[in-house]
Amino acid sequence: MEKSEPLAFLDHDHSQCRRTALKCANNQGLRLTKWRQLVLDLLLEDHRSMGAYEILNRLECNGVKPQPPTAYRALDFLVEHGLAHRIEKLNAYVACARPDACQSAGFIICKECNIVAEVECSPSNPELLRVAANVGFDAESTVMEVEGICSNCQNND
Amino acid sequence: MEKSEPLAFLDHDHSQCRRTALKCANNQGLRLTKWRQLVLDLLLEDHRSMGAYEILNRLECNGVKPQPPTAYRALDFLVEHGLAHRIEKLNAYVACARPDACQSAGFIICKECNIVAEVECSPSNPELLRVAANVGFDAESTVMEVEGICSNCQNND
DNA sequence: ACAAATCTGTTATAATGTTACACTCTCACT
DNA sequence: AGTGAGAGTGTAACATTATAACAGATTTGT
Repeated sequence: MEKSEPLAFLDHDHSQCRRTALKCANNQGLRLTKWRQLVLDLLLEDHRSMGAYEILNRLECNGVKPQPPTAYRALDFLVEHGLAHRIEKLNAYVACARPDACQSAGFIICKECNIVAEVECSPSNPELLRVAANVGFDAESTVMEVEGICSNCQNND
Repeated sequence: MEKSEPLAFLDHDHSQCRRTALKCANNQGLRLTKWRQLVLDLLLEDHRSMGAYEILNRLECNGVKPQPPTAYRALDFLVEHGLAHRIEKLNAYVACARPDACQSAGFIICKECNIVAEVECSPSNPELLRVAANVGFDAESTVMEVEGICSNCQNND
C-alpha cells in the first residue's frame, strides 16, 4: 500500500481499510460513544461520501431514530479527531482513508458514483500558500478538491 | 498590477477593479440583464464574499423584492461566464477579481472580515492532479481554498 | 461520593438551494 | 412588420443542510 494511492478507485481489500481506521480510533483514547461508533461504521462501509441526512436516515439504535444534531455532533467529533473529512463541494462526509497517516489531504471526487479518494499531499497549492504568506496571512485550513468522472464511470456511459 | 497579487488584502484602487470587470463583462457579448447587472454591481462593491440570501436581501428594483431563484439564476450566470466565483467553504460568492485573465483561481479567505483574495495559480495541487491522472480520472473542476486570518485582522485583536 | 465536564434528547428554527410552471421578452429570420 | 424559438423572469411551494437553546443523563477526575 503506497503512500498516495487513491485506493478508493482501485481494487483493494476494503476490510483492511476498516480495520486500520477502527484500530486507529480505539488507540487514540477517544470516547467513541454509541452514535460516534455508528456513524463511523456507516462511513467506513465504503469510500462513498454521505450527506448528514443520509447518515441520519440510516442511524437507528434500538429502534430509536435520532434528530439532526445527533448526526452533526458525531460528524463534528469525527472530523475534529481526523477520523472523517468534510467534502465542501458536496456538503458531505467521508471516512478518513488513512487515519494513521493523515497530515494533509486532497480529495478526488467522482460525481457519478460519489466515490471520494483521499490523497496525502502537500497542504494546498504551493503558489497559493506562498502568496498568502507574502501578505502575512495566517493559514489555518485548506480545501483541495478535484471533481470529475472516474475511470470506471467513464466506461459505463 | 502584478499577476498574482492578492489585491483584496492590499491597498488598491478598487474603482479600477470595478471598471475592469464591467468592461470585461460588456465586451463578451453577454446578455447582462437587469438582475445580472444588479448582482454583479453588488459583488463588485468590494472583495468580501456574499451569501445568496445576503444578495437577495439587497436586491430590489423599483421596489420589487425578488425570490430566491432570481438571485441563484443571476449568480449561476455570472459564475458560468467567469464574472464571479463560488466559494465552497462559505457557500458564498465573490466577483471575479481578474475576469480579463482568469484561468485557474485559488482563494484566500479571511474568516474574520470575509474578504476573499483571488490568486491566479496552477490548477489544483500538482500531486493531487498527478495521482488523479494516474488512475484515469477525468478532472473537470477544482477547488482551492485557504482559510485563516488576514494580516489586518490579526492586528485587530 | 461529588462536582465538573461531556454527551444526549428534543423542539424549534435558520440558512441554503431547487422544482415546476406560466408568462414575457429578445432575437433571428422571413 | 410578423412570428416562432429560445432565453429570461415571476412566483409559489418545497427540499436540503445546519444550528440554537436548554434540560437531563452519563462519564470522569479527585
